[in-house]
Amino acid sequence: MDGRRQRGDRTRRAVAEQAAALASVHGLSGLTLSEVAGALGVSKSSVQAAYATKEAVQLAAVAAATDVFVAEVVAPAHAQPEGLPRLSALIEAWFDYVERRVFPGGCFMVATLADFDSRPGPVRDALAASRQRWLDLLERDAAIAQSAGHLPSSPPAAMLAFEIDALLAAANVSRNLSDTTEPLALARSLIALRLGTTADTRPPDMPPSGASSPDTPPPSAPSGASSDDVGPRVGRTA
Amino acid sequence: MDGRRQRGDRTRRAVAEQAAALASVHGLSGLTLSEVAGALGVSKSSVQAAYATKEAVQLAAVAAATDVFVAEVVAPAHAQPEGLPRLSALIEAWFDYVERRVFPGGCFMVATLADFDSRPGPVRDALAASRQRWLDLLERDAAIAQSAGHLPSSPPAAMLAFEIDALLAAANVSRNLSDTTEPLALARSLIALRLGTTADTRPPDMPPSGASSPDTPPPSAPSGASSDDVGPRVGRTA
DNA sequence: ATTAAATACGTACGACCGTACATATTTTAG
DNA sequence: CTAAAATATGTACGGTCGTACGTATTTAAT
Repeated sequence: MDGRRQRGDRTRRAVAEQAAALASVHGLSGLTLSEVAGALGVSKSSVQAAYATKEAVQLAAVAAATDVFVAEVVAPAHAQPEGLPRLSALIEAWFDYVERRVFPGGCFMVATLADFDSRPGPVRDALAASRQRWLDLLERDAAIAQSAGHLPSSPPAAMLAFEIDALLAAANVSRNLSDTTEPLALARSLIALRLGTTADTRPPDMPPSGASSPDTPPPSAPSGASSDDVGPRVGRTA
Repeated sequence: MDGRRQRGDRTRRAVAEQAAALASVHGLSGLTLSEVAGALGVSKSSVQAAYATKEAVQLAAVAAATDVFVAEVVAPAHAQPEGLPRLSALIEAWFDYVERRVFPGGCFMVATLADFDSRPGPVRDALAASRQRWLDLLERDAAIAQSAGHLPSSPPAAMLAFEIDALLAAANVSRNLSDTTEPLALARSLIALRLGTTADTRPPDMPPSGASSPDTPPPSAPSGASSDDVGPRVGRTA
């Protein structure tokens, strides 16, 4: 019962992963069957042979991206014990996953959620479910860390998870806009501040005053406002 | 020297505002000239008579959305004195602007940035510039508040601005996903916590309870100015 | 008044989209 | 071995996209 089905499954997986990679750049609705086929070096008909409709490809992309995310972020962090260590590991793994450009467009969820959040349907539901699982993951370890006394209980775990996710998403967007890893370092600092992982609250472009925080690599340049010559002057006030 | 040019400008403005409204839902790249024309009740050719190319429409939409944002969020907050009062007013005006659905898809920037952040070109540059102006605005008042002693200097103003913007953006996405205003209240609480505007960290089902904070008056000033015809009725699911 | 310019619309064209269908080729099932 | 099923590709079709062009009609300038 293998051989043919196995080959088919391999093709389907390749299609889904390629679709996820492309969607991280252009969004899930900007996805194109020809694009996926071209990137894989196969014909458009082959993609349609694997998945009947475009929506099926989108759903498969969401599933594949979730798998990648679990493998690259969630699983590594599970080497750490529950609570604050695992929470910190999750966050660090996320930064690593974005910095390594596991998806060419950065974080798959960030790129696709804003695209589909106002478009009802199965794809949005799948995205929302995947995002919720991620938030639950953060919240769980935050709650454990709180009841272990490793984190102040002042912002409830759910709020903490929301905030961490917000900072990660914003860092992803800023990084894509500026093509610099500086926003990632900025978000890292803010999260560390929130978690009390570091005592130092200086901006990431200044050398740490004391002898603390060994894990903040120098982020090259101090963001000299690279965007001062905006070509087409749509000029408006302020 | 008016009459014809005036009529043309009115048409162009209408096209740009409608395009901005639609883009807040489907994104700027998902925009369609036929869609804009249909929503305005004119022919597709009329839209092209107003703007030569689609990219011009996108740029006009960014400019129009920026104008709306300035009128609905920035201008009202300027009734408050610089520093913490104005910063709080900016944030409150933003929540109000999203809650009132000035744009049918919520915040225009959030919907369009994730869509275009990996797509080089004039549109991305315009979006990035507009976003940077917003961040600068937040940072400026945060810095003033800090040097006035109204805010702790612990996270530098730039980081504070980044965090506030991140929470707002995440709130917008969550709101669109869940179609509930609860995420907005959540982000409100987190920001209030960060700013020290409130002393309690309870879940956000209540507005600031007591009479303890006298410096956050409702910034929903009329702002007079022009039309609010920016975008009722967008209907239509693709 | 005549000429020039801009608006508003219709029509048309090429390109690409998603999908349906026909078809070899291979693999499983009976 | 034969029949059924699935993969991989080619081809074709309707639809929509962005754009180009033609053309009345209105306004501005001479």
